Amino acid sequence: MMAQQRRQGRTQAVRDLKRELIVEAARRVFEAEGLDGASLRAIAAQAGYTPAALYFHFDSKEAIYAEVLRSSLANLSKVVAQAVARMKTPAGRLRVAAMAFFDFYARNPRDLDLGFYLFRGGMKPKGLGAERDEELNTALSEALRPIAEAAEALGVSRDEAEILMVGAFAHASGLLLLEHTGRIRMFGMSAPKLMARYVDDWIERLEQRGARTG
Amino acid sequence: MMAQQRRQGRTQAVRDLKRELIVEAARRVFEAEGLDGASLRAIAAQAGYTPAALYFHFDSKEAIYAEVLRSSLANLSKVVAQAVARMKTPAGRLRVAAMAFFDFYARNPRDLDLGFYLFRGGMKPKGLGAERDEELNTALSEALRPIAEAAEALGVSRDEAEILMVGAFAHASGLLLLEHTGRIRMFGMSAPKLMARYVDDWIERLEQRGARTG
Amino acid sequence: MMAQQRRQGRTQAVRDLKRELIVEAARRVFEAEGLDGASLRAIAAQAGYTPAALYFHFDSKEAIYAEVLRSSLANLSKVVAQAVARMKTPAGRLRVAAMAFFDFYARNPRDLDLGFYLFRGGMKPKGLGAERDEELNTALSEALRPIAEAAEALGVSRDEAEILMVGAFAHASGLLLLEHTGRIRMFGMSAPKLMARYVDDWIERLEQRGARTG
Amino acid sequence: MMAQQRRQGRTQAVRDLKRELIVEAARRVFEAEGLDGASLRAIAAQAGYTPAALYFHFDSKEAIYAEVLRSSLANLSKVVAQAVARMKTPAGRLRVAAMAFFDFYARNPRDLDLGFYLFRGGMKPKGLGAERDEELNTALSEALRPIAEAAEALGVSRDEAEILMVGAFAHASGLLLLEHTGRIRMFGMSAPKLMARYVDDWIERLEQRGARTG
DNA sequence: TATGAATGAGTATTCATTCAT
DNA sequence: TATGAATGAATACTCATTCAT
Repeated sequence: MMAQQRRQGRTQAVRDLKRELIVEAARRVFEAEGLDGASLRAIAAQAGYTPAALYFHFDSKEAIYAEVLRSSLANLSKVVAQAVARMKTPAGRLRVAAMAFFDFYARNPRDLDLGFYLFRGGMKPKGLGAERDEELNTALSEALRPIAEAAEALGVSRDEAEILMVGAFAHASGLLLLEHTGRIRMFGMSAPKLMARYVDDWIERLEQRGARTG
Repeated sequence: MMAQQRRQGRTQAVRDLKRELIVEAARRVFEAEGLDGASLRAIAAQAGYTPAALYFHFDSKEAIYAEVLRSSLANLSKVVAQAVARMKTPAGRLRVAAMAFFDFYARNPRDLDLGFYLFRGGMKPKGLGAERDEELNTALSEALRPIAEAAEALGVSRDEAEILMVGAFAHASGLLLLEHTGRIRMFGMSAPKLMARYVDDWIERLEQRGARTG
Repeated sequence: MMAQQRRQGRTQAVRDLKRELIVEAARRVFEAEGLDGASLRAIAAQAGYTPAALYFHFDSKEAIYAEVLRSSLANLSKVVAQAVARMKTPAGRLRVAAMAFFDFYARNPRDLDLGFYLFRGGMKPKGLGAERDEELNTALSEALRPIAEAAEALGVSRDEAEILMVGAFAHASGLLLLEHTGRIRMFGMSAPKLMARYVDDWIERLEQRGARTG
Repeated sequence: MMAQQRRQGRTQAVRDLKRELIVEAARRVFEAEGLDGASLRAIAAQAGYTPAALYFHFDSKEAIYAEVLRSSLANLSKVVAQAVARMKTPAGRLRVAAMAFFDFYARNPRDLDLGFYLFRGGMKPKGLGAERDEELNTALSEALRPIAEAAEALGVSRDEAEILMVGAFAHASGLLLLEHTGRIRMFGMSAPKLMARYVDDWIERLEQRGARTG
């Protein structure tokens, strides 16, 4: 009985490993070719499989995409959390959380594409399905959460902290989008610097307000 | 000789008119079907042409896209300029310029898609080409210019005004992107309100600084 | 030795039971999805098996089809026999036998599809094989037999009775085919009524002849 | 102007010729491989085209099928009409009309398959479309019409003549189906003879009735 | 300037079957 | 006996582009 359990466990582990290899292959294709080039054939070839074989492991192409995105978001969460853990002051945590978020996507621009591609849920017939959308949403929220928490620790209300968080998310996304399309360079600026400036302005204001009200 | 010139002029005018009709058709297709649905066939059909015929007027599908984007940017410039012209105070001009920019794309989300699709130039073999990129850049800059000018009128340096302008551009883009993909709604927020808040925060800070230094 | 036999017997019984369950599942799939939808995967899923598992019980997809057809024909035989048993006069038996045949397929049109699909044997490399074809033929003959027997009882020769039987078979098949493809409706007619008329015409003629010769 | 008309006429003729060549190729594929083997690729290959090229001439695979069927039905009509024209008496016309119908499909069994495949209209999403279905229906009706006309000439009511016509259609279809699937041979019979017998029985009855009532 | 015709590469997905475990 | 995994061939159809006319 225990032997069977052990075998089942190992079988499951092999299964998961193969899935992971496929997801890894998909990630490599994304990185090299972008979303447009990430056809099922290309992913299968990169993974050393026949296209049909992938359907044993995933229900559809979009399901593979979703898995890539999920692991990307998990990575992002981890990176942000680690950065925050190193800081003692709320202001420091706010700064590094936002910058870690930004830097992650600055380093992995395709991951941002992927997220935005998949998050167009609802319009597409095969758009993830509600449960997977929910799951990915949660993962994204978790990655951003430290920003709101740090803001609260700096003394703003929960609502305002959320607004700040979403604002940072939007600003980072916008800057990365502009960077990605060469618009930032064209204005002779630097996206990371602009992001840092955005965050610092916020912190400055929060500290001023703290000084006034404290 | 003059007769020939006249004929050439008229020929050229007819040519331009036909181009314009095609671009108009393409715009309609974009609006109705989005980027994915805007195949050359669809555009040709909408314009009342055969696909092959479009190649007499444009070098490629992307060239048509570029023309649509150009006219979109021209429209944007006009809208922003008109909004600014109605305001007397620098603060008012800053506010309406940024909001006009945002509102334009909030109302025409396909135009934003198009811009970002085309501005991925450089990596793609058929990505606009340098001279067309330059031209579109200029159009975009002009649309944003009023924001910087208003900021300067509020007393900040030219460099800082430019930074503010690019920041507003990025923030608007990010918010629209998030809105477009349903992320804003998911956080229970409103993109226009967040944009207004972003602009108002800036203006408040600039006026405070003005009060201090003035 | 006897214990071994008993075990073999039970093993065989279990085997047959499992086969029967698969055939039942296949029948359900046929009924719900028709021939096109009756893929091996679908049948396996309906039976609670993996596709590969079915190959331990049947040589091929067609072999499963054949088994479904065999049980369908057995059913048909039973239905016809029961109908005939209730009638006392030869004319009555002729009528109900033919109509029972017709009604069976009118109620189970998929079974007719299946029969015609499988009976295209000979050209296809995997077409049943001769022995299975023979077996199904016999089952079909048995189902039709009561028609010929009733005709003979009405006084016609054995040869003519056979001809009448095959004619009724053909007429029923043709009507059902036309019904199935909407041609009967298109001519504003009713397949069951046409079948009844066909049978009644025969009986009338047989009785006239009987009166003359008797 | 006339030259242009002439050119247009020729262009149209070339166009029709090419369509006809494709239809011919499709017919050959049908004959050799049956419905299942008549994939778009196969038809294209047989016609000496790329699959994509066929889409310039036809909207879909089913549209090609429909064209093959249409020409088949036109042929059928012609064959039946010619046979009828040669006969002077109503009885002769009835006999040859029914037998010509039967013989046509006995010689071209794939054409029957095709008809029944396409006439499943309504259930399929791409099932011909109502107007094409209508057109094919009319062609079929026309082919059968001489049977009803001859029956009327033999003195039966229009309604009964229609019933006879549909009955002959059904009987022929059924016999051909059984022949096609080897069931006739299995009973040691001959489909043409059975068909002839069916028709002759009818004629005999009609003439008897005529004698009585006349 | 415009068309009809054609291409070749591409798309995701389904299928029956096989095989090592 | 049963499974998970994999294959190779097949499916209809779409795309941007080219070219002779």
